[in-house]
Amino acid sequence: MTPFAKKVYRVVLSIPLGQVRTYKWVAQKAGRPGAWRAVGTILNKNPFPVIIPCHRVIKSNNISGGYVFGKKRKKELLGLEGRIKECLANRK
DNA sequence: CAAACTATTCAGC
DNA sequence: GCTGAATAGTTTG
Repeated sequence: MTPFAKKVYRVVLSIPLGQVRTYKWVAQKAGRPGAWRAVGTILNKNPFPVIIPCHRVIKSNNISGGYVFGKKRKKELLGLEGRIKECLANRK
């Protein structure tokens, strides 16, 4: 567990539901604007992949990067989150 | 401490 | 749109 990793986790966990951010964005928020490479590495080897919404972290252009469940599932999750968000906003 | 690896991003064609 | 190269931190020896 490295300090930078902690920041990254914090940032990733701070991503609102239905929102997707890029590795670059996370890295910037983590304090290392040019360390998106490391962000991916950390998330890949992160000690708790389950508590980390890695599916909200994507490469760019809505293209999901990698995930334990598989990139395909992750992509679906992105769309699902969008629906969830609508559901929450529309849960009148 | 150094080398290798990586879930990426940018630039060129 | 695809391929190649660069960057920055983690991990392992």
